[in-house]
Amino acid sequence: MFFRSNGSTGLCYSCPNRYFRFCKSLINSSSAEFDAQAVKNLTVTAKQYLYHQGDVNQELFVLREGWVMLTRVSDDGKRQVFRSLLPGELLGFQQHFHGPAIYSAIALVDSVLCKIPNSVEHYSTQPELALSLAASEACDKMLTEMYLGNITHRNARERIAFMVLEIYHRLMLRGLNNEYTIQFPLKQEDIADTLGLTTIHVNRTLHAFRDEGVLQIHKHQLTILDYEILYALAGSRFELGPI
Amino acid sequence: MFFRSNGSTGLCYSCPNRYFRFCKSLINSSSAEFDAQAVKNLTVTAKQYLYHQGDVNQELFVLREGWVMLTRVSDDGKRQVFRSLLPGELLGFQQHFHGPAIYSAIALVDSVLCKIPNSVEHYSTQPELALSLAASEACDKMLTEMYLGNITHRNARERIAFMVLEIYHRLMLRGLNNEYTIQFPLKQEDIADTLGLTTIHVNRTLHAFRDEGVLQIHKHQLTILDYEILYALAGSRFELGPI
DNA sequence: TAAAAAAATTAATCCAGGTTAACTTTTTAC
DNA sequence: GTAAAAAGTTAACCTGGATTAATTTTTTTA
Repeated sequence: MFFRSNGSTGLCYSCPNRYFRFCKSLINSSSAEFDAQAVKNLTVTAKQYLYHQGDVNQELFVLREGWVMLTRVSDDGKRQVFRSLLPGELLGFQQHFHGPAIYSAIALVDSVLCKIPNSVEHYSTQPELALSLAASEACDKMLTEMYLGNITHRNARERIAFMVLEIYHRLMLRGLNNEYTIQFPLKQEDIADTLGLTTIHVNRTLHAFRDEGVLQIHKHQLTILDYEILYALAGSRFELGPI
Repeated sequence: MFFRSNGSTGLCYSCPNRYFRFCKSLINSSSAEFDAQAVKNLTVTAKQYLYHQGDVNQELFVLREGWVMLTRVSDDGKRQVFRSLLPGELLGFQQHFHGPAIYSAIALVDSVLCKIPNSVEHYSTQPELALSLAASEACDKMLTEMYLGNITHRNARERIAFMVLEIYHRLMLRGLNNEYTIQFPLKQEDIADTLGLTTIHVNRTLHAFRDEGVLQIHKHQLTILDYEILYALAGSRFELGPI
């Protein structure tokens, strides 16, 4: 019996993400209760917020297609970008179900999400799904730790090289690259707020990379011109392994 | 039926951590299989490594008592300290069971750990435990995100204030403070490697804090002299909520 | 209890990246 | 198609924290 969603685009069995960890578990767990609820699609347009920091009861989603960014504005008005979510990744799980969100989620391009049932009761009958959730959280944690390691003690060129390769690699795992080119909706300000740099210094560094034939960003397209140099700058710490 | 460990010190029902998330789930999940294996205690002395980065098949533990630090030495020889583990916290879970560890775990003081059965098969029959694992990972992720937010865009005084209050708060939740004093086994170099500062600058800043009557570290004891000032520097982002 | 090693401290100098202030190009909205 | 807003670019100057280099204190080990 197939686990299927409501909308025609929402059919899990034809979804490009169906072999990714969480989706696979979701499809495998075919309880009558879960099946009855079904996965519902949610379409959002670019610049639309999915939820804001402080919101309670936000739902659990898998990003089906698009690009979602997690950001938080701190008390002193500075903005932190935590990470980008790419297709197949989970969004909205928290330690305490229905506790306030610590960051906002904004779609950077038109995106489609799949709403996932999210309750203690539900997971209690779905051990495989709960374990999948744990793996997903461990994966997010590892990515965050890698960014922490990248930002701590490393200079601007190294940080940017790391970030670009990490995102490139994550898109490549999903087949979302075109040779050395990827769609790249992040603004220079987003890069700055991710890496703890100023927009001006990100601009200076990207400009230098372009002059040196290392890297080019133009019209939301990023092209890696010299992978070796980027790799040497980034270190090898951007490979997270299978999804 | 009680879930009990082998050693006399390992009896879960008298353990100070028994009401913390993961331990509580562990005690509640009383499958015959799990009970037969039982929780085994492991005692380590200060400066002893539990495992090294790159090790495979490291086991899953809960820290019963003591202080464990997670560190990684990168290719260029710099050391990153990821975080400190305090009693009741989980150690060793990874996205891929038995994959290589990305960091080393070292005990900073004499510590006792409880070894937890760790296999896909085990969790498959224990949905509550698997969900507890997910919550534990989400909690670690949140802590790492808070450190990321703290280090990115904030200066040395603010970073140190945040770190001190975060650890103080986490110890307080466990009743391991004595008024405004806590045991603090971290060296200045550990603080530096956590926050992306140099040992020299950490020393300068701690010295200034002491002169200003804000904070004092002496013989592995840390005393908060002016909570308000530290709080104002740190922002309110160090409170993680219940364990 | 002394020697050795580790950790903490202090001072002088330097520079990567921040700050401030325009200006230009691209995108969005009407 | 045009005005307004957003994003990107450039330059001059400045500072927080890095670097280098000792010295002192504490802890560990023999």
